[in-house]
Amino acid sequence: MMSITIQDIAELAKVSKGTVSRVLNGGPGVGVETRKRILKLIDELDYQPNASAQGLAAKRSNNIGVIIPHTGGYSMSTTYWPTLLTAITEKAADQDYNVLLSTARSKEDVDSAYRTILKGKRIDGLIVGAEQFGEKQWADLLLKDFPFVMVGKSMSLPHYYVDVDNVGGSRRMTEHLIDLGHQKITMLAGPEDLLSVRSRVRGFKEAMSKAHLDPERVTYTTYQTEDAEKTTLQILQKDPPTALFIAAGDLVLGALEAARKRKTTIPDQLALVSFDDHPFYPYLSPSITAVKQPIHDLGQAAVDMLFMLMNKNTPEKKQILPVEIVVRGSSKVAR
Amino acid sequence: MMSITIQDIAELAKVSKGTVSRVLNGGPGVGVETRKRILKLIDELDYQPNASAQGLAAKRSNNIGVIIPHTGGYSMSTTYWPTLLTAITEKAADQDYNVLLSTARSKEDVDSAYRTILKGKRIDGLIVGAEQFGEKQWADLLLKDFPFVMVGKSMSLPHYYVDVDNVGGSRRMTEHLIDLGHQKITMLAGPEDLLSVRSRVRGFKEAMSKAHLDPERVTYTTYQTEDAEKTTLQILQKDPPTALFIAAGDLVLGALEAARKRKTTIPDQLALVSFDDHPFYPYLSPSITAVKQPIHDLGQAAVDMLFMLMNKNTPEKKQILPVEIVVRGSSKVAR
DNA sequence: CTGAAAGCGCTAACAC
DNA sequence: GTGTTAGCGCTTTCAG
Repeated sequence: MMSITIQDIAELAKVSKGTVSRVLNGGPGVGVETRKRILKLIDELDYQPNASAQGLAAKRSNNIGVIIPHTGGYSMSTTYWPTLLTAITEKAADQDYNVLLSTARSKEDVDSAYRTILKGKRIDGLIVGAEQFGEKQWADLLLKDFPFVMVGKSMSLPHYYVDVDNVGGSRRMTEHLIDLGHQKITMLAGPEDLLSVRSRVRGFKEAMSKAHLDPERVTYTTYQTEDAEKTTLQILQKDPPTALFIAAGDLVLGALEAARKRKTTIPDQLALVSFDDHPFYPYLSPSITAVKQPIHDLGQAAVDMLFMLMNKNTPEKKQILPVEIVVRGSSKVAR
Repeated sequence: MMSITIQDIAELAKVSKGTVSRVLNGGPGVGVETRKRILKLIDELDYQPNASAQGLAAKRSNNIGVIIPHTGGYSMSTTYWPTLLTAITEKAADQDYNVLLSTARSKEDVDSAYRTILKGKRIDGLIVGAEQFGEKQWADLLLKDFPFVMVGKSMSLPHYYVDVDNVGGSRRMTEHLIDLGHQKITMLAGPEDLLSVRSRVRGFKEAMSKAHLDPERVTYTTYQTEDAEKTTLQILQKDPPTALFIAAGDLVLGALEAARKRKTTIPDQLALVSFDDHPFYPYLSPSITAVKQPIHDLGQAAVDMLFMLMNKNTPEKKQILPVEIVVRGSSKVAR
């Protein structure tokens, strides 16, 4: 049951392991006839070099690591991470790289996740969500000059990153609501400590201020559906707006439930829009107006950037992708 | 910038590499004092053994592979694969295993995906969707006695697998519709060549026959949303049922769109139920009645089974998990 | 253009 | 209990 090795190929081709290794790595300095003969053998015997041996000798794994949050239901009401992961995996495959996945249930977990995977030299580069990352790991990576890119900007951890235009998208969506005639617009935002949240809040405030409307109508909540619901309920009770801008897809289900419980009709009594689109939005009643993020492109951009770093090239420090406003039934003219 | 190696630890602890290796692997035959000293050093220096070296010497990678379909939008209207992947990754992490992801855009792609990952000895075991698998790979794995488990039963490729109770779930959901008084019930099913589809059709037919209703009201379609829509449109035109049983989550969006275009009201003119639940179903209007699969448990079961195989134990040949009927607003009494 | 040989960092006998 | 040593399968100088 022994696997076939480079030695076997070498013997059959009547050359040395070194020569086989050269053709394996597409290196120069092999006669065209010899190369052809070896290639044929490799193909016939369906030979695949042992990754561990290659990794050990060449000091690379041909894997890139991805650390994403796997916190229960969190990721599931949103297609963000699955889509991103798909894009990353596909793009990596183009360069013969596989994706090594690491789960991170909690912030603390990131550290152990990240350690084995990285320090064990299982990966040659890393893509990590800015919000799943701690200062300790970041400093460590930087120190050892390990190639990594962050998905999403981090304020405290400056590094190469890809992101969508949170501020601009948020501003434009707010303007959309203002154009519709809304004056009392409230933003339901995620946790205030996240930069993505702050950026979206900023876009909101910019648009509101410019229109001479109250820019302080922002309420923060966690990404738990129950919290989102509770917070929305409070908003609707205390000082009901005519339009609600939900700053993240993770909050939509909670907000919808709150609206339902209050018997608030959308869009008549309340216009409702969301940051982050979802395949189901067109099918909800009413269909949901949303800021659509180019998630797939984002994943690809992250991989592109990572490979540049891995190849010691110098990519742009950041890449910001534009978003799109998709107007649907949930946003309509204010009463 | 050299990493620290087992040799460094050995020298500092004034022992040999062998001893360090023993404590690394939790092996016996190390003095309690010595072990403590080495452990302390490992911790202090934050040493992690080089995975490639370990893999090469011990002939294992500490990775398991997962091959899932990554065909564009397909997976995104369903939480099936993301949830499964999460469960797998978490459960694998418990055993210090990482997940190596392989993308498969098409059936042909599976082969290349599977080859590098597997023949390169990057993984010690494999979890693969039954429907993403070819006879060639299957035979190859079997031949070399490589541990793998399939998610979903395959008719042509008998092997260890985990699955949900497709037949039973489908039967019970059909009975639910019958109990509601429906007599003209149509099943919108996925591609007929998939065993999961056939099983769901079987459950449907069993229930229909038992109730002396027409069991042949089954229409097959592909998992493309447009096809699902077109097919549903035809169903609604030709011979409209009072209840539509959508046999897979991937078809729901298309069916809903068709109903909307025909101005068919749910559930009044048409009861609509689905196999496979989704976080959005409770929030659609009406909320969608569904067969809820224990996807997370399914992933865990797959990992459990795989580890048993990897450890040369003999698990049950299959593990079938029960499903749950979640009744919501889209299914109500027939007119 | 090709061969020979020295490792890469670890594990697993086998000694003592 | 602990040290020694022979590889694991590959890459990469260095010769020739």
